[in-house]
Parts: sequence; structure tokens; C-alpha cells
Amino acid sequence: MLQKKVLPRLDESLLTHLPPFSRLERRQIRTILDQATSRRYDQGVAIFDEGAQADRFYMLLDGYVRVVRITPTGEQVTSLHIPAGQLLGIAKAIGRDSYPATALTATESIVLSWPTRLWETFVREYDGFATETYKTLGHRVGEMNTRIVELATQQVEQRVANALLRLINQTGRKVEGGIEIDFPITRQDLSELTATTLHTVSRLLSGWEKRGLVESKRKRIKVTNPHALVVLSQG
Amino acid sequence: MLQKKVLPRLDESLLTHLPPFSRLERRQIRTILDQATSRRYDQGVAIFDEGAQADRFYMLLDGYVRVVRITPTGEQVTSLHIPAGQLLGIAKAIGRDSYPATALTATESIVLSWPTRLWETFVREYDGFATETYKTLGHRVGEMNTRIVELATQQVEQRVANALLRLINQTGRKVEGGIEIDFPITRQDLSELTATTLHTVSRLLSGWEKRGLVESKRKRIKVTNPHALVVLSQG
DNA sequence: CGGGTTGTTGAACCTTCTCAAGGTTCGTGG
DNA sequence: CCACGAACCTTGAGAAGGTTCAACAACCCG
Repeated sequence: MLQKKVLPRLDESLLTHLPPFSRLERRQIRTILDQATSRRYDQGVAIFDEGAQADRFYMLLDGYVRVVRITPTGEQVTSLHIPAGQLLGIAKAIGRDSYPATALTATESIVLSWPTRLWETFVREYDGFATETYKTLGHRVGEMNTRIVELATQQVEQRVANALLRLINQTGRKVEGGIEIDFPITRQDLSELTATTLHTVSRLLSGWEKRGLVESKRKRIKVTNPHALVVLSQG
Repeated sequence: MLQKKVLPRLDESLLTHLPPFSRLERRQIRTILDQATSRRYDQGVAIFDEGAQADRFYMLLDGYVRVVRITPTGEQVTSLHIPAGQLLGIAKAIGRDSYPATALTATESIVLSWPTRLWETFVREYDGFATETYKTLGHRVGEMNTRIVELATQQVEQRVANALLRLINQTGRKVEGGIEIDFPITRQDLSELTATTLHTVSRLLSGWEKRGLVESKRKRIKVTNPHALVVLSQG
């Protein structure tokens, strides 16, 4: 199942440009990589599960990850999207020893991971690692806060518009005639992100498509008029 | 405005039993206190404001604090309640240099504070300070997550029930015939905490009072049947 | 005792969900 | 290459849960 060192040897260039490691010397990066396990995940599988013992922490090298929580009644709520280049599963950074949520791959993904016992070492030995990690954390706290405010005060239409805008900002790819979300996303996914139903999302997207704001096929959404969406998102 | 050292000299016992400082020696606590500014705040005033430069970090010695965000349209959303004994305004811990939200006193409160430039020193020099701080952070992240899930999946009645239960857990005081929330709280406050209107909260409380679950006067809420509330909160 | 704040309650309205049914796209195996 | 099942999407009708509007009552403080 778990394949160690898919590549014969991981290349230093994988990490040198990523914030948590950018201040390190080649030699340090080498050590870090030699301790890492690299693995590919298919789309839609769990990297780790809510409540599980936090044995490892991860760096997403390629792909996208959705952080979700599952309610007692089985509904999923997406609380974050994580793009490539960020750490995840950093329970230790917030003094926990189990994962607070489940991480699902939104696309096929490549992930490095290290055993949690190395966390202390990383924080102590590697200049900038702690600082950058806590910045990431701060950013995520900010996002969660924003999400709370949105859920608390905005209508569904505004929330969906905001979610789309955030997605194209984080993971948008410029294409002919607009900006497309860089991974497959269903109406259901969007509804879990905005706390509504897939029906309502479908109706909204249909409406927007008629008005020329977006174009969408199965699992693909392209925003053709971001400005109009911004206007909508303000109410 | 800002009164330095209200007490002639702060006593070590103020901090010795609080988690972030509990592993420290008397001498260290003395140093910490000598660098602190102590101040009393009236009820309903801001300790710091969202977006402001994070000059200082705080320890709430007595009272309760509400962490709120204000939307562009002026609505308030409460994202956390902080009881006495916890740190607040710890922007530095998440790599920020401005406060991400506003802190309002829910009661008259006593607060110690230190200039942010001491943060690094505290983290470096004082055993357990960093660990405990990050635990607090982790706890708050967990609460925010829970709040997101609640907002996303629960009905208003369940959310209000949950909010009440959380309040009596965190800040409840056992009184004759039930548990009372230990600070004045209006229908409006509860509605900001649960993302609804004061009208709906009022109706719910009236209904519950008729059924014998709670008793409430102006700004006071006493839960007389917590178990029934738990049942309600599950749907 | 008067003005401001807080709380209550009814009625109309509206957004969004639920239920239901059918359509489209995709991948797979014959 | 086509048939078939599964996953995904669309749309309508009706119902429900909450909000908004409005008026008034109770309480508190100076």
C-alpha cells in the first residue's frame, strides 16, 4: 500500500522554493528528504482521518486537498481547501495528537510525509520552519473566521459566489475565455463548501450561465465574468 | 486612560496556577509580572480592535471576553468566548502582526498585558509557555471548526441550544434550581452567537421557558433542565 | 418619572430545502 | 462500437423554517 521512495531519490529542488524550507541549506534539505516518505494518492481518497492518531505530518507537493468534517448524521462539511506547497496534518503545531479533520484528495496528489516524532526537531533545527508553519496556521484561522462570518450573515447566492471566487483565486487556471477551477468539482462539492444543497447550487449556476457569468460542464466550472461575480458576492 | 500597575505590586499567585506559566519558578513569574501592565475594563468595551497593529498580548485574569468580527454591513458575529485564565490577542502565535478580530469585554474584566516584542522571549525562555499557548490555539481552532459545522448543518433551535450548553459549560455557575450563565447576556448577544435574529431567540427561549427547560430574566439565563436541552441540540 | 434599552408576540413574506422525476455524461464490459 | 449502469445535473412544485415589519410591554437608571 504505502510505497516508500517512489522516485529513486527525491530531488532537493522539490522543497527549496517552498516557504517552510526556503531558508535552509542544501545539506539540511537533503536530510529532510532522506527522512521523508513520498506517496501518490488517487483522487477522492483520505490522506488521514478525523480523530486518528497523528502519526505523521505532510507536505502536499502536487494536487489539491479538501479538509472535511463529517457530522454524526453523515453530512460532509468542507472547511478548507489546501493547494500544493502547503503543509497539512500539522496537529502537533496546535498541541493535538489526533487529527481534527479528514483530508481528502480533490485530485490525484503527490505527498511527502514524516513521522510526527520529527516535528520537534524540525521546529528546533530548521530556521524559518516554525515561523512559516504558524503563518500557514494563521492564514487558515483567518479563512475559518471568514467562513463563519459568511455562513452567519450571507445568503446562499453570495456564499456560492464567494466560494467560486476563492476557488479561482487559489486554484484558478487561466484558459480561453475565462478562469477555470483547476480540479474536478461537482455541484455536490460546492454545496458542501457553502452549506447548501446541490439543487440550489445547480439552480444558481444555471442562472449565472444564462447571464453569461460562468460556463460549466460536468465537474468543470469556468468563470467568464469574475467582476460580475464579485458584485453578486457583495449582495 | 491606561493605568499602569493598579495594584501596588502584582502578586505571583495571580499566575502560578495558570497553564502557560505553571511550570515556571517564582523568580521567573516575578520578572514576567514586573513587565506586565494591569488594567481593569468596564463591561462592553474593546480590549483591542480588528485590524489594529498587534502591539500587545493579553492574559485575562478575571471576567469574560467575546471575540467578534464586524461585517461590512455592520452586523456583529461572535466567533469565540474566552473565560478568565486564558491568553488573548496572541496574533504573534499565528504569524500575524495585526489582530484578526475585536475583543469585547462581556463583563467587567481584569487584564494583564505585555508588549508584543516580549513574545519571542516568552516563547524561548519560559518552559511550557509555547506548548500551552499552542494548545489554547488548537482548542480555539477546534471550536471554530465546530461552529462551522453547526452553522452548516443545524437548524436555529439546535444552534441556540448548543450555544447555551457551551456557555453553561464554559462559564456556568451552579445556582439554586439550575445553572446560570455567569455574565449578562441579551437575546441580541445570543443571536450574534448563533447567526439568527433576536426575535427568533426570544421566541425559542419563551417556548423553552414554558416547557420548563430554562428560566430567564433580562440579561440573565438559567438552564433548569440541561438534559432536555442536550436532547434538543441533537435534533 | 421619563427615556432608553431589552424583551415579547403576531402576521406576512421570502429564501431555501425537500421531494420527485427525468435528462445527460461517462466509463466499462460484452 | 454499443448497451448499460452509475454518477452527475436540471428543473418544477410545494412546504417549512426563519426573517422582517410592526407594535407594544417590561425593566432599569439617572
